[in-house]
Amino acid sequence: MASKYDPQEAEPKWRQAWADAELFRAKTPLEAGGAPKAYVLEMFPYPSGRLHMGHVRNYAMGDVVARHKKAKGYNVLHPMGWDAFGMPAENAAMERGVHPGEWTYQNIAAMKAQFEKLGLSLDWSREFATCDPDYYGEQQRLFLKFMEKGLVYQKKAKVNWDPVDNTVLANEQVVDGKGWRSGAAVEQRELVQWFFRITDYAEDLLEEVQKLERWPEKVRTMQANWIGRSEGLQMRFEWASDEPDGYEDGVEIFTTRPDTLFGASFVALSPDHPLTIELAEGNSELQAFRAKCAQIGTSEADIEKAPKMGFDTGLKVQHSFTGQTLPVWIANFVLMGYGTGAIFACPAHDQRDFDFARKYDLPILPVVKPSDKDAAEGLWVRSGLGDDMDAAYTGPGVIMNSDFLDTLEIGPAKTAAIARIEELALGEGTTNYRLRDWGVSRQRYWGCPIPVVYCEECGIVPVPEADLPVKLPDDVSFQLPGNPLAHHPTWKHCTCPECGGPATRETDTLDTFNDSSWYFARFASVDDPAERAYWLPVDQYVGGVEHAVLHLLYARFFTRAMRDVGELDLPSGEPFAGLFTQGMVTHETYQSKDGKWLEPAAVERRGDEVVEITTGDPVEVGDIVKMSKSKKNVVDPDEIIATFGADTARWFVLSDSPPERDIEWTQAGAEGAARFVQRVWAVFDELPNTKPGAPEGKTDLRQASHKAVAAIDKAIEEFRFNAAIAEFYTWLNAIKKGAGESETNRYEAASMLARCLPPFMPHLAETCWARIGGVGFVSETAWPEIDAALTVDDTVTLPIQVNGKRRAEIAVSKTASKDEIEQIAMAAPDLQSHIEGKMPKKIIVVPGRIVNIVV
RNA sequence: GCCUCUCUGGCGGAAUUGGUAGACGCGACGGAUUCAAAAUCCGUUUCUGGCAACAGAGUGCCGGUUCGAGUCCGGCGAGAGGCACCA
Repeated sequence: MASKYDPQEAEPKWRQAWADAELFRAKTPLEAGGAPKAYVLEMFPYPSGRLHMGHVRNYAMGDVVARHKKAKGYNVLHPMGWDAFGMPAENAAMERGVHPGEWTYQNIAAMKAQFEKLGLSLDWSREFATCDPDYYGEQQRLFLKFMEKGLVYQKKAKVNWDPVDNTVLANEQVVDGKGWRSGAAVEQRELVQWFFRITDYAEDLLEEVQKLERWPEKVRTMQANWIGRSEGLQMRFEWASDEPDGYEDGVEIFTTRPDTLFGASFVALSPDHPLTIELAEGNSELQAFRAKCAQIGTSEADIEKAPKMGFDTGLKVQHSFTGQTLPVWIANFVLMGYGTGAIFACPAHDQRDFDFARKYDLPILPVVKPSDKDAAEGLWVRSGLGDDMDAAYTGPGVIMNSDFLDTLEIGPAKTAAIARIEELALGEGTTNYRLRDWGVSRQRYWGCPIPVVYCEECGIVPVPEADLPVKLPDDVSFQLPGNPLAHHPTWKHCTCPECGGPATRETDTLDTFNDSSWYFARFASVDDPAERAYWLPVDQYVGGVEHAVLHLLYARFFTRAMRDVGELDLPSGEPFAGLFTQGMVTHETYQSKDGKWLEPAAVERRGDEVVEITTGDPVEVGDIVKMSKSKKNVVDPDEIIATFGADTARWFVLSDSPPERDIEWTQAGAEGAARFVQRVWAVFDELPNTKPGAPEGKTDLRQASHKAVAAIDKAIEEFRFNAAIAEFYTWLNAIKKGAGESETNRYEAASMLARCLPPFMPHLAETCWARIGGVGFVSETAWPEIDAALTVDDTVTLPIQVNGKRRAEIAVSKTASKDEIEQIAMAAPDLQSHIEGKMPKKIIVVPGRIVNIVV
């Protein structure tokens, strides 16, 4: 009777042994000799205190890559740390009176203990938390470097205010008009804030993201859309009426449709345009209008439904080409933050302008005529005057009613219009970006203090490097609303580093996305630039797609900024050469009759029904969605590990679904994975504990093994872990089938299997390796060599099609010529009834693939 | 509205240069073992017809290219994600 493999006994033992041997410590370049480096990184976790299945999947994937690279001879860096600043710690402080630091470090300890149970090949020697003063002190130094270089500035700006977290949010952190963390409707407030000039890098960030071939197309597109480059014309309209003070030259507008200039019927300013503000002084009607716009603007979610609103200033400008006068309106749909905050409107070819023109009875002048084909398809109903139009026409066509632009297609017309405006010295072709500067000030305690002081004499003064880090005070109160740093009785008072007079500290802290924007460089080395240059960029980064435009954009900016202030030797500026975004772990949801969510552990399947265990009441099975506390559809990794072992948990989250897609956690699936563990062990359990001799022959088992190793290798390289796992199953089935083969061949198969398993089930792999007398740890044993000759078959089975339908099969030698194959095929007995003596018109022979007979 | 992606058995999914559709796993069914059950092992499992050999249909829908299409092209539909008054 075969013995049973006990993960609970084996797993802790191996983890201790790996730790004692410092198996996963990254080597220095010198120690590594000529070995190539591989920096494998998963997005570091926020220390919430509990590991969830999503973490398990994320880190299991990274570990596959790290362990595989190690087996392939790379010098691997696979570190781990903690993204430790953030609101939850402050919330805990408010709710339970525990200090955020204490709460955070306790969570880190608890989570680390859970992490260690997974058997990941992590180099813990490089561990840090972003709330370590060491770390954020260095971040403050970088901030000051950026400031020196002019990459940081302060301005009063309308910002997104989260009324629940009581802090400002960056544009990237506002999702559907709501705070990304709190879910509260975001308001607009005017505040003085620190900004990073991420827009300085807009062009480079856009251009380079397209070149990141080992990034998912989806993420590249999302970043490109976010940066939002658009080419157009910036020009000014000169006054046809009195010139307002400071605007003697006219009104600057931006447009991407200079081809429709002849269709202009008015110019519109943003309610927040400086000219609007100037005009509003002493104009109560306009003040009321601005207030009304601002009201709607308070909730971004409302903007979508907001009606078009306008205010006629009474001012007139002159059309640059026709000399006509156009009225200047203030329109609520014009945004101050994009372009110049002013537009010219062509209602016939822009829906917003169209809606506005209809509401305020402004002219609609069509200037783009669709081709006959487009017109026939109803894209354009009537030509002539726009009064007949039901909507703006934004499709392709030919310019009309436009003097020198007539008959040109839209593209050439744009070029011609820009050229003419440039000749007239009224403007020039420009490029605009949707991306805006990154507002980094947060009115929170648990973050990196911004290292500047305000002096009445000297103004804004950077904290000298010698005085860094500017540490957070420990004695803070969370009883008052708002920023605890601002409430602190003494902390903010200091002396000015320049004049020695009284000064106050900046009480805002940095957006926590700063912390995660360079942590990978810190992992590479605490302070040695050469070591950082050696490891960076990260070769394989793994994390959730939710960071597609947040973290992943900020980090790309940070590495560029660090490079440009001489802090990082990374010519490309790209921190992550390869990126993989993994799917979520989902689970069925359960609701009792009274609508309460039930935990998976509280229900069980009885026949076709799902019932509550305690009461036996039927339970409604709901959607399969991401595991979340609110729906209680969570499975605790600790419990799974206690039941099945870490290997089973890792195996299951990698099996079945492709890594980029969501995977549904099911009890049955986990049991299947656990079954596999025992079946693998059974193979090893009956083998000798020393190598019985050299394997021999080109047998089915040997072929299966050598093919499997090649297939698993390829699948891992291609990030198709589910396919790799399927190969393991197929291989194991072949091993069972090959039970009658010689012991030497069976030993070879098992030995190869043990060496392929560590990326997926490292503990089982070690146990199996030890069982058959393997030398050292299999975790640092090379990936098995394969004999290429064993991966090709001598004979192949070819399907034979008649008119594309499969009718027969023949076995032919691998080396058979086309003619030989054709002869054998034509003689196949199963085939005759389908040919019925007809002469084939054509016979297609693809050696090694297929034969198709056309009759 | 714009952009991107997805659509294959009861389920997750294979088939990655156009070449045997359904690998592998889950579930289900049948059998062995057992006093019985669990566990384990062995088999069957795309659908329709047929005792069977076999035949027909089949990768969201319609059409095209090709000796041959899940794969390529055109159109349509459904779902997911991202962006969204960005001129």
